Amino acid sequence: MSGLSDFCFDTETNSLDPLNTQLVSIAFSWEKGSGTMLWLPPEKDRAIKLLAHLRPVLENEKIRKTGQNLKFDIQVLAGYGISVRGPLFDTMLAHYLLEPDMRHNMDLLSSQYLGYEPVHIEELIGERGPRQKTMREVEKERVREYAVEDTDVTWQLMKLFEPMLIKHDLHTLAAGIEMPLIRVLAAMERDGVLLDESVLKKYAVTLREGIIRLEQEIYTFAGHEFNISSPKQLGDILFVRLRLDDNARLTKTKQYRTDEEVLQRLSGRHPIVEKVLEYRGLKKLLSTYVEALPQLVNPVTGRIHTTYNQAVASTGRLSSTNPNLQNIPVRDSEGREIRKAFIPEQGKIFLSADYSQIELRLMAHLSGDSAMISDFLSGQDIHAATASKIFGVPVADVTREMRARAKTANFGIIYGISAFGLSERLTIGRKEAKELIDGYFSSYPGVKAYMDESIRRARELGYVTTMFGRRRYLPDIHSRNQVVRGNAERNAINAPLQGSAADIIKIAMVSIASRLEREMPGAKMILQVHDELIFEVDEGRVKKLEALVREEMKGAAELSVPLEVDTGTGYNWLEAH
DNA sequence: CCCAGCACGC
DNA sequence: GACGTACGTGCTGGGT
Repeated sequence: MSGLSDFCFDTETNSLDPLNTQLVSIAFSWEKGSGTMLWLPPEKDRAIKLLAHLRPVLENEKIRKTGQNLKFDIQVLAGYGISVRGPLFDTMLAHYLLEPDMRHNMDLLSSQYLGYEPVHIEELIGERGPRQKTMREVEKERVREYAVEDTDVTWQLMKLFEPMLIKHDLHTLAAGIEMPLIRVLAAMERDGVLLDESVLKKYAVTLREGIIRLEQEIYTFAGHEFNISSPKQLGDILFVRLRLDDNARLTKTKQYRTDEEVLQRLSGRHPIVEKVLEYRGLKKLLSTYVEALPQLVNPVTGRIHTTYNQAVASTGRLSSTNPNLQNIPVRDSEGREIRKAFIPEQGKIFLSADYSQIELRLMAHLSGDSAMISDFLSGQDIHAATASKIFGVPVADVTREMRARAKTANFGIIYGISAFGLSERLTIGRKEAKELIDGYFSSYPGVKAYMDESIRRARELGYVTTMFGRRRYLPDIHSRNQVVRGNAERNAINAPLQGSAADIIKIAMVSIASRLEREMPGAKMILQVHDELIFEVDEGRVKKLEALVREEMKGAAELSVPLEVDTGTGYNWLEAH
């Protein structure tokens, strides 16, 4: 393999959890139709010795590595002391850039692009369930056949996708952002974050007490016991037995709607409603976070290791699963308690850094609206500035209410809201909402023009793009169904904003990771929450880290408005945020 | 096992 | 008259 500049590899393992798995084999291909496999013994020390022969290749900075979902293979090899270096080409991510709304698993790509059906993993290890075997238990020659075929297919997909990326102007985004990010995410996932289980244990007791108390109160109001967590049963209690609203709205399955919005409106009519809202909140905290998080602590590392999915969100954002660390509560005080359980290890501290108003700043930049650009340049509170314009009063005279409405309008604009949507959100009349929107567009005429232009381009090209060329196809933009079309039009407005923000933070993550490696190897980037990054660092070095992070986040893109970054430090996630 | 309803984040 | 703000993940209930 010496002299190679480019090859494809794939690991076979005993488990899909890369942090706690055993390597069974590693296969290679660098020529269509052929490949080879190294079979590894179950004893880890022996496997490591064998793998050492491959180190000069796998760790070679000059040799590009191709694979399907390389983050997994990189993590597995990290567990065997191999640090995969050099450029990467991930066929899953390549296809994600080419067709963000489609699925990207290898079997599908193979049949779709190569017209070839590879051997299915179930043919080796059996169907999912208690009788499923591990790769280790499969005969070596059968594994070889399967593994080599996979690398061959992946190699061929790379040969196909790379020119396609170039043709669609996606190659810079791929080679400059998405591919380098793989290694960054692999390290973040492997590092994980420490959870103070005692915080959650104590909180669980409080929550359970509250839930039991509320259950009794609700049963008393209802006249009998029922399952409060069943929207069907709850709907019957509220709207049949208690008849709180004879014009209650129904879901598409003809059940009574009992979501928060409905309940809020009903809350003055009967004391049961408030109790149900409170019950729902506590139940959510208990089941989704307080009880679930401790079960996801890795017994070996003692930390929580989320998985970032780099190929699911059609706008270019990351998502997080097992657990989802991107939806940890922050808004109300009960929920915020959960954040206290995320802590740095002894002697370290968290640094949190988040982009301030990045999507609205991108709206200012992409639209070129001079009023919005000046509002950002002046450094004043953007929502107050918007309120001052749409309500025609000096900034000093903007009331809390006016600012709140302007803030809702600003968010609505990013999402392509309608007058109807805004009126619902602000609980004001349609006419008033329309006036508000008209006022908004006459204050920021460039924003209106930009929104129209985004829709026009989507119609003309069939897709919209971010600042860095990421595409989102919007075939529904031509639909005769106005609901479907309206959805596509909102996507035409939102996708370039949300997607450019995703591009920018990814650029920042790649550059921060590379600087940390050289300049502050002790500091770790551990979490990403769309516009926010969390770091764990020695207490004494947090100031230096803050400066580095600010510099790289602000410098990730050159906009016609400044990219502001807010930072905080603390001994748990709540304190740092 | 899958879908609906709901709720958490940005 | 109907229409209802983008992107996600996960839990529970309820039907199969």
